[in-house]
Amino acid sequence: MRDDDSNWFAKWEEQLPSPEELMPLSQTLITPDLAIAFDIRNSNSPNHYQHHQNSPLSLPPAPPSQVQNTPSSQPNSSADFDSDELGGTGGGAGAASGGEEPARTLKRPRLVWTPQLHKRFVDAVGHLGIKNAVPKTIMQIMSVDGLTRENVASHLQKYRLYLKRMQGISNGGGGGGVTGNASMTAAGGDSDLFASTPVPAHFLHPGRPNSEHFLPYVPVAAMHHHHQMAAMVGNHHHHLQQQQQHFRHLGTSPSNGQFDHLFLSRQSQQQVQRMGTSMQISNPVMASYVEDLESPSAATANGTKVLTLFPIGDV
DNA sequence: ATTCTAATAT
DNA sequence: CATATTAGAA
Repeated sequence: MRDDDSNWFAKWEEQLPSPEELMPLSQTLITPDLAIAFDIRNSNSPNHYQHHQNSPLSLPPAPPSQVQNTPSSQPNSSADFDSDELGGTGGGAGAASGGEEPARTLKRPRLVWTPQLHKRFVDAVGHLGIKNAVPKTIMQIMSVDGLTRENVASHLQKYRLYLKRMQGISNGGGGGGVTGNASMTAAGGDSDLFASTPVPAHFLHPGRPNSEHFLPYVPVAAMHHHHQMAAMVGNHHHHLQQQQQHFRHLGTSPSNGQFDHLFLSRQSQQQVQRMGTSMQISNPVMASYVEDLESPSAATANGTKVLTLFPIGDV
């Protein structure tokens, strides 16, 4: 039924950038296609053929062939993760040895919204304005690899609820009777995630976008020449740091090995949207968010495969 | 077509 | 609980 997707699991390794290529956020906004076009890549994958399919998200540009495990690579540490494939439904069918033929019925691991990731989310929403903050746009602004519209949509929902709750309590307070004890629940017991995220004021009262000159999303295009960052983010402090996405999946291996797979954020395929007004794209808008990284606090759930995008850290 | 809200499932 | 998925409406 819905087994025609999510085969990205197949060959991550080919897409795995070496730690050396862990580029700062500055380059994070470069689409992989662009990067390749510019010849900037690591000598990791010998075969770097890539086709752009207009998949909504699927980063697995890997052909349904055999999975060619990256030979040496990973100069840092043995980043070889035990490819634990999800049996998925059915239960039968081994297909373990030989070629890692991930059943196409693989689902992507739960996305863990770390503060950093959430920060990006909030920033994106903040710059877009509540009105323009729709999943698709947010996703594009965030430019986080692996992020799907559903991911954002889901989180956005929760976030909106959070804002709503906050509004309810910060304003009327004891207004209605039905939602009486929302105060403590919302203000205090809130997840640390949202709690540590400064919620832009304009978020709470709709009807007025913060930035009147929001920048239309521009698919990073021809960027000859080097560093040219436009820091027009008028939000909060920014720290100089490297942004890396830590990829960790927990398996049934009791091993203490910290297999953090770093893969760089990749831009989703650029989708040229038809904007009503014919605007000339001139400058690539790049949000200069810089996040900090933190210690590996991997909340190891029991047997639950979790995909952690960013290391969590206090903001 | 995309998004929203809600309900539901994992 | 935190996300994912789905359904139905706008």
